Amino acid sequence: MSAPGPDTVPAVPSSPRSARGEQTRAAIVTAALELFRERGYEGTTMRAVADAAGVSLGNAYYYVPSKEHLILAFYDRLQEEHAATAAGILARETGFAQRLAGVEEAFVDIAEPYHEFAGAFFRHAAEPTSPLSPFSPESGPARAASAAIYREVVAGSGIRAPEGVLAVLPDLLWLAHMGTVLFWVHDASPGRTRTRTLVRRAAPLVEKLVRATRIPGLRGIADDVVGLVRSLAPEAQERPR
Amino acid sequence: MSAPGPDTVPAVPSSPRSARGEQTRAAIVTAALELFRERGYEGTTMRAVADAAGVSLGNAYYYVPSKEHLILAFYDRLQEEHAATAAGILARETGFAQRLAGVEEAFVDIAEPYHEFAGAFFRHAAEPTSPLSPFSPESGPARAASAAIYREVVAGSGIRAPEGVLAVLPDLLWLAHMGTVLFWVHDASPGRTRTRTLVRRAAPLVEKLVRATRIPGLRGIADDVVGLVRSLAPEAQERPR
DNA sequence: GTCTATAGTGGGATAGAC
DNA sequence: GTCTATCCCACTATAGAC
Repeated sequence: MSAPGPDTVPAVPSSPRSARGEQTRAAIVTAALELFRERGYEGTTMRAVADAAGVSLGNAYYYVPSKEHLILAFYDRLQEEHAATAAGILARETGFAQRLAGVEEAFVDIAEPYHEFAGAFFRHAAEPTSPLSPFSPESGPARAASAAIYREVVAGSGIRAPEGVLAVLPDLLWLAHMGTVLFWVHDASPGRTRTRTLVRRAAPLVEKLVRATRIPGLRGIADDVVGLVRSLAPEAQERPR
Repeated sequence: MSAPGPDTVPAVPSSPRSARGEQTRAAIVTAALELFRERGYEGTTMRAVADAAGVSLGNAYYYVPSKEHLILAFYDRLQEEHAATAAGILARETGFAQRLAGVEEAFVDIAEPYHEFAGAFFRHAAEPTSPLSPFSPESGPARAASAAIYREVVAGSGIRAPEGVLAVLPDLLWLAHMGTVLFWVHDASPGRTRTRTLVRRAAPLVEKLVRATRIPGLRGIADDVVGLVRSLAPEAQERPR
């Protein structure tokens, strides 16, 4: 059914204008993720993606600005799934350490099928100018959704600490999550057991450390850390480049 | 991505056999670094590198396995310069915080001319399978040299803390340095003032925190952290002690 | 072992016709 | 929106000069 009506004319692609366009775009992204899993990122050509999606190469590029942007699509889907699973865990668990460890383990579970491919993903994410950087504007929505998980980890645990610490903690946990992901990417152990060890053992440590910020001798250091974090994130996300 | 054929050893290594070869290789690397600084990584073609070095394209590939490997050369040179500058600082300063801040600021100074290009550098370094990853075998020498700096930061400061903490601290500082580099890469502030703020303010905090590991209430947490770090670094370091 | 010249392949990205 | 044709460049291959 071709409907050549006088529709809106797209001047800028990548956000589909019509239902049909949305369908084509979805086909491309789905085909890409499947091929990535099968043959890796570098081993997947845009020609193969286009073929698998049943469109021409040029048409694929009408919907996807670059091969890299397909990684962003992967990131979005992963993030969605993580948020959904985390919600279930956070509804069950009440202890801070259990909530944190649960959320991190959920990530390891979800991401496992993509572990091999994720190396390439990370490679592109690390470049500051790339839209795939977790700090880029394009990643804004995914980043916000991810940060929300850690805000909820803190809020629902009822953990007690100085106000400033509690205010900054979610962002620090999100950062730590980025560190976990980095560790995970480099983790070649079967079943990612090393990463699992890390998150299971680190979570209680984090809880202890957070609680310890109420000790007078440590309170001062904690306040300094809070001050430093705040001075460095004055709205850090607005980086023009 | 390497050729899929039989793993015939290429009769042509990237380590030159003669003084003349070494000279040619140096010319290629130098030309590449200059072009990277001028036009960025993506904007520099291998043809341009070969031209600027006064060799043929084929000859450039005789000495450099891939364009990516030129980044490794950059990393090596940066590392060398950092070690040299750090040595001067460590000969002067005695306080832990001063030594740490000095070494990190030296890095910011040295790396500044390459800041723009360093984004691309980092992009390749982040991939675990890449020889450019700071955790790869190929990066071994540079990594060891870098870690040695932080061992000296600790050793020369005479800072006191539980034995286990002192044993693990250099590696943690090296890791923190990686974090600093990541922050620096993303730092778009003029003169990298934000990174400078970070290292200047974080160094005294680290010192305080290390000293605090002697407080009974914190000692237990510190020991747990040390145990965790050790359990996660099984073989990774072949450092004799 | 070092280097040139040249010709080719594959794949990311684009132009412009329809 | 979709196509075909084409460009560009990393990289390879080869044959031979010094």
